[in-house]
Amino acid sequence: MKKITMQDVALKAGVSKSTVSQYINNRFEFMGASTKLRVEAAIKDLGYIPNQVAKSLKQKKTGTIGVIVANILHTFSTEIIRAIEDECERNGFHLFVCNADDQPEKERAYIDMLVAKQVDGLIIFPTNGNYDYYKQLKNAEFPIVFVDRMINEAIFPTLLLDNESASRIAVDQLVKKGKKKVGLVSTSITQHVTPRIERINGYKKAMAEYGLEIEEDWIIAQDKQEIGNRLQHLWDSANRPEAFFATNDLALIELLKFIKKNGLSIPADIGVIAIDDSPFLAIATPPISVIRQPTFEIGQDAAHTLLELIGSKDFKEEYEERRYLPILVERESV
Amino acid sequence: MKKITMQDVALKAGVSKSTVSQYINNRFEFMGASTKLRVEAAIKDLGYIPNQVAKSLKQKKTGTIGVIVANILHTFSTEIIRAIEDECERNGFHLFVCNADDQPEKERAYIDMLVAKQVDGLIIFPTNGNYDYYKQLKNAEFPIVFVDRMINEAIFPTLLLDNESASRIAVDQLVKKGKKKVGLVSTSITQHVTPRIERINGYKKAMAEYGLEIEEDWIIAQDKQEIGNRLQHLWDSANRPEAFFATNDLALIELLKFIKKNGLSIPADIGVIAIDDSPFLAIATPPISVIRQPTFEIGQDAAHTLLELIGSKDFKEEYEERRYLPILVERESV
DNA sequence: ACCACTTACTAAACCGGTTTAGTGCGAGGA
DNA sequence: TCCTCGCACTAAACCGGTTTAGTAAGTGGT
Repeated sequence: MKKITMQDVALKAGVSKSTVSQYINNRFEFMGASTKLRVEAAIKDLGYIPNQVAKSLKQKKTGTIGVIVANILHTFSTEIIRAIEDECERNGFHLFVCNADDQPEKERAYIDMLVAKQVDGLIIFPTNGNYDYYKQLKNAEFPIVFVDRMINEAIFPTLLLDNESASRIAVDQLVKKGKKKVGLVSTSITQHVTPRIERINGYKKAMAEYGLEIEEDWIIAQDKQEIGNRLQHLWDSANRPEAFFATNDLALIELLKFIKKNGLSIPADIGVIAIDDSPFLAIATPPISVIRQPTFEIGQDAAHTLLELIGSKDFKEEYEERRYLPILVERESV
Repeated sequence: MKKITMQDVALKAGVSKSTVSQYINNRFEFMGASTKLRVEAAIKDLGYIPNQVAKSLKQKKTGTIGVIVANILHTFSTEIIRAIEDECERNGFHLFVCNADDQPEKERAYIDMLVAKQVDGLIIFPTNGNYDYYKQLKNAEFPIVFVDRMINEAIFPTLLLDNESASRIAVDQLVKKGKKKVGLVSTSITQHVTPRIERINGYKKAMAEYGLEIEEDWIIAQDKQEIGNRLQHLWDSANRPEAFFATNDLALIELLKFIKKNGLSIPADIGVIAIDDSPFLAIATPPISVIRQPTFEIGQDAAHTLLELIGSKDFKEEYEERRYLPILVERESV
């Protein structure tokens, strides 16, 4: 693996590497017509590909951004990533994608790694636990955009779902179909993850507005291994819900497993609605109603916002928190 | 965003940057105990993070590899990526993941980009159309591993499923349950993609061995938008299959949509078996039997093989083609 | 007192580009 | 004829690290 360098091209074309560099950067006004042709030929002959690492070092930019998702297992994450990728591609940027696996230490290690690799900016689904570190990056004027979750201060632009509206829509749907005893299934809230907290709050508010009782037992917010047991326990008790609102796709899968195991029929025995869609939900039996997040829009906006931040010189003290409206997809499960 | 450099640390600690460099690389034998402490303090005080780009330039290695998947929409692709990621993480490597979208030109552009970014090696799901370019990279001794698909010469290590065995298992299952009229649903084969071709051949061989007739009409290998129409057309004709073998997840989704639309019941009206699993298939109604690929193993081996290739100096003329055994997951759809 | 040897450290070249200041030359103007 | 200017091009510094060769000071042996 002996690599061709600009010097090799220069030698072959009989010019200096400065001229080759100008050629590579399409600044043809710095050379004569015949020189241009000779350089062109030399590059093609040698199969020269410029070394981006050298270029990045000198120019102090890599054309690369880092994305750290809290948990890659959510379809929400993968869809956002895809949208970010598209927007970056359009602007000649490339991506390092990292999965923090909901662990703040992992997140921190990835931030360090990405900063060391000189990414031009970061899109982070923040875990709760690196506030000081974010603050430090803020001071260094490092461009960052937060997605899906908020931290206590809006030190960077933050894009996320209007979670309370999503919950309201879910409760509306269920109530409209006569389900007054509504339970909720969520993954664990021990880490105070924004969307889960807000969705639970939204659910409580909506229930209260309908004058419906909220049984604390009906709110299951556990690690996914535990959800099945809790559901079973609740189901076996005297006071069961008639419907469940699953606040994300992982919670929904656990809910569906439980329903399958108990041979229940949707929506007759139990109504179901969830946040986050998947191609399989449309062809499930019955098709599951969901509340979609505008993932494409969020991802694209996140990338766009970050690229703007990278391009601008003035850093603000505070940034806006942008909320996105959820989209109801009515199918046959409520 | 004013970055701290090694020079800043050196100044603050009152040493030369050579010494700081030695410290960063844990070569403490090159400095006295007190110096070590001063450097340590300076690094912490300044929050210094070494610039990997500069390091990469000098050392001619980036600790980064590129992965180009043919089509990211297959769960197979995402699972392989996850396994590659794990193995790389364990070895301190990072990943650029690119989606060629089944287009050779896109693939080529990504290869160029990744080579320019000085990745240490590539894992490619090759599209058919860049043979000459692969050959060129081979001559330059650039480390590459192919996954999922073969090209006509084994110029790089190639890891893929034993596709004919997978088809045999599928036919076995269907026949065992009395389904003798077996159709096949695949995505398009106009690009001669290895797994699709081999799975169709395997299906034909297996059917022949059972002495079962193969109707060319029963083999649907089309772009996914077309699959539904073809299925409907076939179903409306006089001579329908009693079961379908879907050769990948995208084909399966189209098949299930068709089944849903026609209100057919699985397996009574129509038996179904597919290659590639997904969490939803286990909770589908009825649960769908599948043939899993050992994605974790393939991905891990691919990464391991590549890292070995990167570490070694001697390049072989030819490399082995490694085949992986498919795994049957019996559920209730046949 | 002198030499050899270790210890602790530094200077400077190097990686492969980019970029700025500058040079040699021929043409045009006074 | 001399001066100025623009054209075509180059030399060299620079980006931020790594690495090698080298040096100054101190130690121990004879």
